[in-house]
Amino acid sequence: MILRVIEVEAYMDVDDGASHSRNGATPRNQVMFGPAGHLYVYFVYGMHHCMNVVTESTGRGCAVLIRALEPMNHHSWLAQRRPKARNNDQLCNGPAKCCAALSVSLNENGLDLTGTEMWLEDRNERPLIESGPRIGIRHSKALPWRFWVAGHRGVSR
DNA sequence: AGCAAGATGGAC
DNA sequence: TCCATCTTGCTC
Repeated sequence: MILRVIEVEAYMDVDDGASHSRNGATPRNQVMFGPAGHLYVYFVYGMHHCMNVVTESTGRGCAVLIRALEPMNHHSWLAQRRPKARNNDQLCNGPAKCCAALSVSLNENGLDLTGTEMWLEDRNERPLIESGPRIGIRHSKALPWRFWVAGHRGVSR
C-alpha cells in the first residue's frame, strides 16, 4: 500500500507552547524524545489517535504530525476502516482519520519507521507547498508550521 | 485526589 | 455549532 503525505504540522521542542514536549518528557510523549524516524502515537478526545514522525536528535522532543494522506491504492481496504468516508478524498483527510484508516493505535507507538512494516520514501516529487497556522491548538497559534500540498483535495478542513 | 483541557470528527 | 468520551498531567 502506498500513500502520499500531503499535509503535516511541525511541533518543536523550544518556544512551541502547542507541542506535547513543551513540559519535558512524560510517559505519554517519551517517544518524542527518542531517536528520529520512530512513530509517536497519542490518544485524544477520548476516542481518536494521531500519529507523528519523530525528528531531530535524541533528547530533543520534536515531531511532525501526519494530518492528511492521499491513498494511491487499496482504497477499499482503507474504506472498511473509514465507513464514514464518502469518497477516496475523505479516507485520510485528517490526523485521526489517517490513524483510523491504517489501524494505527497506541500499539504502534514507538514503531521504527526505518523497518519493514511502515516507512517513508522520498520519491523525488516536489509539489508546490503552502504553509499556515496549525489547527486545533490553543498556544503558539501564530507559528505557520502547518504545511500542505497546494490545492490538494485531500487536505483537511 | 480531583479536575480541566485536549495537535478531532461527525451529526445537527 | 455542539457534543461524545477518557487520558494526561497539572494543581491542590
